[in-house]
Amino acid sequence: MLSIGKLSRATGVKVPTIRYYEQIGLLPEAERSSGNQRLYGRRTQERLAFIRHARELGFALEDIRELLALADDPERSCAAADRIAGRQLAAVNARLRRLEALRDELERMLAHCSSGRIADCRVIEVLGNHALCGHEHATGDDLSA
Amino acid sequence: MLSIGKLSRATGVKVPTIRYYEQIGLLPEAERSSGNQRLYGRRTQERLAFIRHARELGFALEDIRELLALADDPERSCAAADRIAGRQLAAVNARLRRLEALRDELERMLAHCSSGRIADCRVIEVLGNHALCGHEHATGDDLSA
DNA sequence: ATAGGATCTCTAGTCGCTATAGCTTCAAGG
DNA sequence: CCTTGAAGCTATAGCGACTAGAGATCCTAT
Ligand SMILES: [Zn+2]
Ligand SMILES: [Zn+2]
Ligand SMILES: [Zn+2]
Ligand SMILES: [Zn+2]
Repeated sequence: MLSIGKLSRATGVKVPTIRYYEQIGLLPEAERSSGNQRLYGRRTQERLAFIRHARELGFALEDIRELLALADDPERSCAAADRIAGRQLAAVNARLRRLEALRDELERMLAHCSSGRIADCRVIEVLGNHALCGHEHATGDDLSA
Repeated sequence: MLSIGKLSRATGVKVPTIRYYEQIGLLPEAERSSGNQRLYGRRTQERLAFIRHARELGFALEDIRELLALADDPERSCAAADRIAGRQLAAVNARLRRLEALRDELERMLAHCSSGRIADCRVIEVLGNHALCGHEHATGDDLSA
């Protein structure tokens, strides 16, 4: 059985984050030592590694909650899991396209600025006037870069 | 002079967001009508369009605050503005590289799954075992996808 | 005059943590 | 055995950039 600190070092997940995952029900309530400190076994360690890996791949905690529930039920069809991963892939691709457009626009701005006075700064100018941009940006209202 | 609703329609920024920008000091306190409703002139409309455009290009509100201060001072050197934009470009490039790696990993997972039982699901398997991944993910602790 | 939409203020919620404060417990050294 | 310092505990608040709701007020049109 591992203390929370050792579990943290073993998985690369910070101690408060582990407690947070327990609080929101992503990890089960930990067993406790006689002095009320959390103790973890192999099962929870694997579960936490799964969560960490899914986070590294960009999955939202709610998706991870579903994926964990699926992983606990080995006889079911994996269609739901594949659908979640497919949705994640689509989201990543959408963000990629948006970021590529941002990169191009930022590069253009910087390339056209001769770094003189603010009054002649292409960066400030473009920010104030989208007509100087090469293309449209996000049409919706999700401006999360 | 525009009401907040008309300013919202004119700029594509939602009404509560405009009030929020005022609250955090990104927009000056609006003039008020006799009935205490906000009124906006051309200057504020331009300022809001600038903010909106910078947000579309992924700048953080604190960066935008600096950029607005710079824009108000046309004789200064634009080095600071260019530095902010350069930093933003670097951040975008870093996110791009990370997202490309995520995309590759997600595609690999999905390509290897034959959509049968959970017990055989490649998606679940890879999430539980990073050794099956083609490369490392974010080494630090910024897992924001 | 009245209906309805628009606006007002204020508070709380989102996501995924992170940080702080003030306490208790544990492990190692003297 | 006793002390010290690290590690653990709970509870609360904060981050960024908004969004949503309640309940009151105002403005416009019929
Ligand atoms: Zn410049
Ligand atoms: Zn633009
Ligand atoms: Zn599958
Ligand atoms: Zn991996």
